Amino acid sequence: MTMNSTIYDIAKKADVGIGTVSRVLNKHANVSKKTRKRVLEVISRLNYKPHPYAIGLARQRTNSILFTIPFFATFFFLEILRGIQKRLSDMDASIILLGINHPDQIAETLRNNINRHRVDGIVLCSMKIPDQLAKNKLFRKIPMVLVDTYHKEFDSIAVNNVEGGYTATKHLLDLGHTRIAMLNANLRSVPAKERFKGYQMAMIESHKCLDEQLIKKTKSEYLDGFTREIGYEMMKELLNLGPERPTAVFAASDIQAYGALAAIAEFGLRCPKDIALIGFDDLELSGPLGLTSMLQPMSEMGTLTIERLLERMNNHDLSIYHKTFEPTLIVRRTTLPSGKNIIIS
Amino acid sequence: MTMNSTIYDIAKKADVGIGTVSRVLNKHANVSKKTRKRVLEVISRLNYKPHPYAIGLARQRTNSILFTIPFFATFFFLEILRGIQKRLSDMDASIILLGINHPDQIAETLRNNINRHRVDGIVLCSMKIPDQLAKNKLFRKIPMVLVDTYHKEFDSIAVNNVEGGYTATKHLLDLGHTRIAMLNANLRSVPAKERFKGYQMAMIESHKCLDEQLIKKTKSEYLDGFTREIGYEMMKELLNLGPERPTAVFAASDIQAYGALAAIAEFGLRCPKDIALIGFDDLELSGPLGLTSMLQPMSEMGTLTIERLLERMNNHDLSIYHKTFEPTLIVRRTTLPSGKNIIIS
DNA sequence: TTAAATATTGGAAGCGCTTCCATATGGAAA
DNA sequence: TTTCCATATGGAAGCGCTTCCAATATTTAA
Repeated sequence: MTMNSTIYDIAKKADVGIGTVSRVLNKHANVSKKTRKRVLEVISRLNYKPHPYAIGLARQRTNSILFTIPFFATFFFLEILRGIQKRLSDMDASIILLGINHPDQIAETLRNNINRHRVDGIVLCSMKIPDQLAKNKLFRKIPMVLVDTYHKEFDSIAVNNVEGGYTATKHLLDLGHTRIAMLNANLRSVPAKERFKGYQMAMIESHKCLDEQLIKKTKSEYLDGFTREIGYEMMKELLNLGPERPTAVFAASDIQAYGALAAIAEFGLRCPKDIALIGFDDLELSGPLGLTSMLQPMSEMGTLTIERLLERMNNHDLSIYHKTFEPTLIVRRTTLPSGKNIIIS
Repeated sequence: MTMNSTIYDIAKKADVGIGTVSRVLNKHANVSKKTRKRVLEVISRLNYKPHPYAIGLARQRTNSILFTIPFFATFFFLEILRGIQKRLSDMDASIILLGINHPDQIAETLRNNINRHRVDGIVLCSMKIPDQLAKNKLFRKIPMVLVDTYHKEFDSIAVNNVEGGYTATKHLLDLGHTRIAMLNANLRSVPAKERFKGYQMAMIESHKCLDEQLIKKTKSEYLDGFTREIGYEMMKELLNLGPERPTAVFAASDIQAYGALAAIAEFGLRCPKDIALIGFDDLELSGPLGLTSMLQPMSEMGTLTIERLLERMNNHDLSIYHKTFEPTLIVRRTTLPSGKNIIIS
């Protein structure tokens, strides 16, 4: 068997027409038991598999989805991806991965990939959709689910970042802190902005003043500032405030909190005795590091994402769907004096 | 513009034949300047993009590669992936991601994806190729590069795990340790086996006995045992040996070393005073954690992988290529009493 | 000016499928 | 036996491209 066989080969060997073979392949009714059996046998003998591109051309759909992530890939995307892959593997569909290196490329890259029906659906992670693109007719026609980002005209699945920011800050307030800093990322990032909003809400609600000195943000474009280095630098600045320094810090992400931990250690300080710290994401290493954090149910989000995308692929006219998950506060050593770890709703 | 335009639309509007349009698209010679200009203008006006599946069918190639990873995805794969994506984005090729959840699925999954020319090439990460599959004619015909694994009949790119294991163990020996444990993963994993071999070599070379008590391995299938939990459990067992316990431990991966660190802390011991620890991989958090480790040049490996794959796609008859990178010892707190971090080649 | 050589161009065939229409086949009913 | 349906089947057309051959236009040489 050197050359791959086609539907014609199968038809010939099974002594039927190509239409019949196609019907067998697609499990259509109206094929007699006897014929079906004969055809299936030939198919299996020749180890025949239909050519996906030919199917795609003929049927005008591709059976693959585009998974779009910013290319500073993190565990977060992998979790989402895992949920998608699990579901898709049942149906012989494939995932085309598209990494975007710079926000400015979003529009062009998406447009190139969509314009010609290379994919049936799109999952777009953590990136803001350019307004101009959102208005594009072709673009709006293709089923899409946004993850970890929001646009009112597209399905979206995200964590309630405002609530998460609020809960995190409230946790620190409840512990009696008043000088609470926010160590944020680049505010052009949606999650960064929202988490900040939650911080503000909690502070204002408790009649604490918002001290500009204690509100750190970055202009960094790389990863939108969600990096350990940025966390490290910002924390150093906070600690250098001397007597004015915060007694507690809410970091917009665990990865930044890791950097902050390094800075704290460098200043010879301890958590939570000298300074309390809470992160956001609950990455795998936050447990072993004892970092208090806000947990996002990533796996569930991944599953829901693909379910929703499949639904929309089946029915273009569904009304727009927005789902928000509530993050969970996981209390660990960096805010809990006792040293015990407790999960609080 | 509601419907997507085809090459026929372009031909009609530009008042030329479809052949000419195709020639313009593919930058063939023999199209007059004037015609080319006219066609290009129409193409740009209609925002026309050719249909990749039609091209695939007609040309008998797909312009996409399959990137296959075990689905306990780690930073390692992301780095490799990044290298590949960077290079591929220049050429409008796409990456189809295939996650494999269980070793037994490798053969079937690959076969399904290859059998019909859905992809032009394959990158296969960290998984052993089943012998039976390796003999498959169709399979052998498709360009493939193995990463972090080896098979003599296919191109491969990996780190010298034996050397790495040797260097790591030697480092501990040089520090004066004699009771050195190896905290390994599942030995069916190639890297695990090789790193163990390096350990043995170093120990034997130094005339140290290989104490079975100090050689830990797992039967765990999940991630082949490369998990924090496994590291934690094994380290506890080692520490429970009491006076017989090792004074130094070489963990087969950083992730296991993280678990080991937790166990060490739980026993109230300190690194490197009470016990020295070295990992393998040099994950992002090993720096902040102060874990001594063996660095793999992942980014470089990713770049080389795709370069090699492209070469092979252009020329099927290249002789088989195996490239081995040497891991670099990064000394940090867990083995260095002074607390300073030094990079030793 | 004309013939020969070269540069352009058009479009049929074919890639491997699905779909649909026309045709065939086999009973059941009359 | 003949008539009618429901069921089964074959295969042409078409999906959007590339490729190749034949046909035409343009140059160049004579």
